[in-house]
Amino acid sequence: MDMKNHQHMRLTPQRQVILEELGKVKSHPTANEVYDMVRKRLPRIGLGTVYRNLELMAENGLILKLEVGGTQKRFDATTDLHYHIRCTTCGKVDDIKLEVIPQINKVASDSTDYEILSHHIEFSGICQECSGSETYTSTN
Amino acid sequence: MDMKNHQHMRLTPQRQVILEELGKVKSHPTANEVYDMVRKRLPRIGLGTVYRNLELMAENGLILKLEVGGTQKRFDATTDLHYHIRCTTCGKVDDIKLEVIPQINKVASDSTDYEILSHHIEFSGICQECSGSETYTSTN
DNA sequence: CTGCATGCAAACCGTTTGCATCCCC
DNA sequence: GGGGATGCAAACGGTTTGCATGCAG
Repeated sequence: MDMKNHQHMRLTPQRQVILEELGKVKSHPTANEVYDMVRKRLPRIGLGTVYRNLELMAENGLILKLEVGGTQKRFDATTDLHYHIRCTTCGKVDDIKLEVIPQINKVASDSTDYEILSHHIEFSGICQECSGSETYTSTN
Repeated sequence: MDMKNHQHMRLTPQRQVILEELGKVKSHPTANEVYDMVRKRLPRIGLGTVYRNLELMAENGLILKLEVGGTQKRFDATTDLHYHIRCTTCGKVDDIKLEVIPQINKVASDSTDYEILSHHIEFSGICQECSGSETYTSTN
């Protein structure tokens, strides 16, 4: 029985619901927002459980823990590398459909003595709701 | 020189020392680290004063508040746009000498309905100190 | 005299943790 | 029965805030 780097995770009801609810939304909810979504189906779930499991799932690559600005951590059911944009007014975070630039890591390697592991681009801007001009209906 | 969009800020001794100390270091200290530096010269300064003034100076463009990952806010006396790299082990943040890509904002504009204001690239990696020592424990 | 700035401490918010209990293997 | 998972609440770390005092204009 050889263990891999990937540890087993029992699929408890709590974990299942967290995963499902996170997968339902296109937003990038904070732990507390996930807690609220999950609590509708599991009213007795604890906040600590949500935090513990989000952390655990992120370690196991099931979800993505976003390292974006702002005070709170955010989570994403889409695990492939993509960039984000954050509204400076309401703090909302959206995906931005921009091609990932893989070679940027290599370029940056020449400019630092860090061993570069990854990169992330975060745009800042104002979302349509906050700009007040809703000329056409946003998908969010 | 008269009433601009830039509001007046009295240059109190506390503010002067905060600015000076922040300008001395090439790192990107957290508010608490600034507090420690400043306290050596102004032992009775309050943490709240440091927080209030860092925030105020950032609003006035005197310094930069870094919107990087991690839990704590960091501050930078260099206000022109540049990218950063963060050590995933010890949390340290350094500048990375990489040419800023201004046209990326324009490209991104076509992919979102946000009004894009700026962007920031944050690399993640392992700094030289940490790549040597395995069992390094961070205080950040 | 008036108002902004400060020091201090308490409040606050997001997150983590200790612990008793529960449940699956 | 044993080890992980849970609910709960207390603790924690970083940041903000209320308030009385201080000081510059």
